[in-house]
Formats: sequence, structure tokens, C-alpha cells
Amino acid sequence: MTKNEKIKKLVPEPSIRRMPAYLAYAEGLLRKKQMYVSSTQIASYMSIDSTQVTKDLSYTSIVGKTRVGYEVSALVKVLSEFLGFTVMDDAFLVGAGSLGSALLHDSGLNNFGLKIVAAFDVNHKTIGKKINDVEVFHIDQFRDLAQDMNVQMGILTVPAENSQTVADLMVAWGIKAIWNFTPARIKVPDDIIVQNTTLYSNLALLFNKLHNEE
Amino acid sequence: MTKNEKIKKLVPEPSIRRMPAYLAYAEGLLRKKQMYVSSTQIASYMSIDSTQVTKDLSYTSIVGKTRVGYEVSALVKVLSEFLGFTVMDDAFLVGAGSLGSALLHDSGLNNFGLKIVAAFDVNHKTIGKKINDVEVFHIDQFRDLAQDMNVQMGILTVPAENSQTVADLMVAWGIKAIWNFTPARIKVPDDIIVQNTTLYSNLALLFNKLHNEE
DNA sequence: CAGTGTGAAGTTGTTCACAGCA
DNA sequence: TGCTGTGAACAACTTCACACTG
Repeated sequence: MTKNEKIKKLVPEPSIRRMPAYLAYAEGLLRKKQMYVSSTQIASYMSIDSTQVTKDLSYTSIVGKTRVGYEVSALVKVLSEFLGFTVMDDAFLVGAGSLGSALLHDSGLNNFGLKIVAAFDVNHKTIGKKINDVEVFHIDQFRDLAQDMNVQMGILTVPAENSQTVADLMVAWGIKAIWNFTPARIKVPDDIIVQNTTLYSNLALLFNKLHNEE
Repeated sequence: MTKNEKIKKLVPEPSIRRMPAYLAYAEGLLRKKQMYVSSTQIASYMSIDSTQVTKDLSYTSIVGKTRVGYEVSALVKVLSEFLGFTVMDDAFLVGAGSLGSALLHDSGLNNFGLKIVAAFDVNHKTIGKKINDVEVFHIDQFRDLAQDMNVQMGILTVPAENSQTVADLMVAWGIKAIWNFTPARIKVPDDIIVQNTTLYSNLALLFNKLHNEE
């Protein structure tokens, strides 16, 4: 059904998912002034197999020293570049509720290459306010700002019922990628990238493990 | 390395991840008073293969009617039971910062079987306050409350640097499962369940798709 | 030896093909 | 014909095995 003709699938998705954790670990080691780290160390920290780590790292440009491991500072540099955390992407956030403001407050996003330049809502209580220095506009102002700012990414933190409506607006206004935090799936044209991120999948997994315990 | 001797792996993890989305969709149809839904409909909504949907649903107890599909109300019931969303689990939340308060505000968690009964922090500005009717205590009070309340789950929303310290506390205080929202991985005894949920993995995936576009 | 790096084997998850049904 | 349900074929990911290096 979903034909992916492109041979673009060089790096397995699970590998990309693991890499930010490697990066976080390496950054910690860097602060502690550790010079080298081996795949075995990383693997033990992540509770996974060590060959998994070497395989994952082999997709990047880094080369390790035999018997010594990978240079920590190089690892940080290579991983953050590989993951696209070094180039700043601007984003709009729609839905300045509790989850939306949590994202606005999260400095980690800033460090990892995502800058939220404006927020939108329909609630007049929040419109006009600033959350962590980001101004909240009425959603009708989206169009004007989008043209001025040439923003590629939209963050969707509205209630599930409104997700499709807002997604349609984002597409109409020229957004290229949507980070969807609602449990609902949105329909968009093929060339628009969607990343679904829902808490409840993780909750389901957790419950599943918890209940299947003896 | 990780020997899983148990044959407990009946349901594939990806299936469990998809199910909450099926549930959300079915709940929407229920509100619209649609009686039946076919796997093809669900598949088109999710942009996946329809056999995937039937396979996933075959792990639950539901049986579909030929040519008609699955009864929507039954689907909602079966899925929410299967996912453990019908039994209420109590949880403590540690780290009442922006992400922590977002979770406290999220009524979806309540609907899906998770009740946060108390929150903890070290910041004296928030201690003593109530966030969405949940009181915030100083972390030192954790022990007393844990004994009283017999809570099984701990939600970890502290800064990454403190994650291990707080995780150790949770374990010492008898928590059985930890929902870890920090990018750091925590070390816990084998019998403790950990579910890692990090935004940055999703951000990495999104960037990867965005940058590999032509 | 303890580590990297990689092709081959094994496992898990997805898609295909088709039987059965109304 | 349009759908469920399932065993078989296929693809993706992980783990193993081993060559290589200081």
C-alpha cells in the first residue's frame, strides 16, 4: 500500500531513536572530562548489546580507536551534527495549553536545534502573553507571520478534535513538517512530513509490562 | 546479553504502540454514532496496511463480522481493557516543572487509567501548591506517603542530572514501575519496569526525514 | 586480550496470498 | 464482491562470529 520507491532508507529508524540517548550520555561524560568511551560502556549504560552500539555509530562518520573507544568530544560533535541538532530550525507552535507551554519552556529543544519563534491559540486568556519569551498570537495571525518568517515546522499541541483543522491550516500556510502531539492521526499531502508523538503509546507499553508481570 | 527466557512476548511491541491510536479513532466514531468500522477504514486513517490492523486486532479478543467490520463500541471496550486503561493505577510524579505540570493537567491520563495522586519537587516556590488538584510536596515526604498509599508507579520529570538519584529513591520506596521522561537512562534492579519516553528521539526522527528530503 | 568493524545467521515484524463467509 | 482471519513469504532489525588492530 505504502510504496516507498526511494532507496533513502540508509539508517534504520531504531538506530536514530537510540542516538539522542548516546548523545546525552556523551555530553555527560564530556562534562566529567572523560576523554574516551567504548561501545561496551555505552551499551551497558543503555542496557543493550554492544554490537548494536557499534553498528549504530558506523552509520555516522566517527571512527573509534581500537582498545580505547571513541573520543567523547568527537562523538558529541558527530552525533549532534548527524541528528541535525546543530542547524537551527524555526517552528510555530499551535495550542498553547499545558503541553504547549511545557514545550515552550523546554530549553532542551533550543539546544537541539529547534527554535519556537511564535505560538498560537484561540484562548483569549493566553493571547498576547509571552511564555518563556515567545509571544502567543491568535491563530488568525498565523498566515501573516508565516509569510514573513519562512518557518518550515509546525508543532501541533491542540486538543485531538481540532488536530485535522489546524493541520490543514498549517499545510495551507506552507509548513513542510508537522510534529503532531495529539493522539489523532492527521491527513496531509504526500510531501508534508508528519511525526506523531503520543504519550499514550508509551503508557500502553508500560501498562502491558506491568500487568504481564508475575 | 539480555536473556529473556520468558515466552511472554505474545504481542509485538509495535502493535501495542499502534493500539492507542485505533482506540482514539474508535472513540471518535462512537461519538459520531458510527456502528461498524472495517480494518480497511482504520488502515486508511492510520496510513498503514489493512492486514496490519487485522493482525493487531487478532491479538485482542474481538471478532469482526465479515463484510461489515468490527462493532465500534465493542472495539472501544476491548481495546481499552486490553491496554489496561480500565483499571486505575495510582502514580507519584517527581519533578513538578513545566513537563510535570503538563502531565498533571492532562486529563487524558485520567481517562486512560492513570491517576497521579501526589507530586514532589525540591523547589520551594511550588511546594504546598496544588496543580490541577494534585498537591505538591517536598521530596523528603515521599517515603511517608508511599507507605500510606501503596503506589506502584513513579513518573520521572526531573532534570536529567538528577534522574538517577530520584530513580534510586523511587526504588528504595517500593515503586514497581518508572515512567522516565528524562533523556538519561536509569539503572534499576531487574524487577523494576522502566519505560523511557523522550521527546528528542522523535525530534531526531523528524529532522532526519526533513533533511533527507529532496 | 579488549576493543572496532562487518558480513552472515537468526529473530522479529510486516506484507502477501488465499481460504471462508455473507 | 468486500471483508475477516491466518499461514507463508518477505523485509527489517538484532545478534553472532570472526577478522583485524594496538
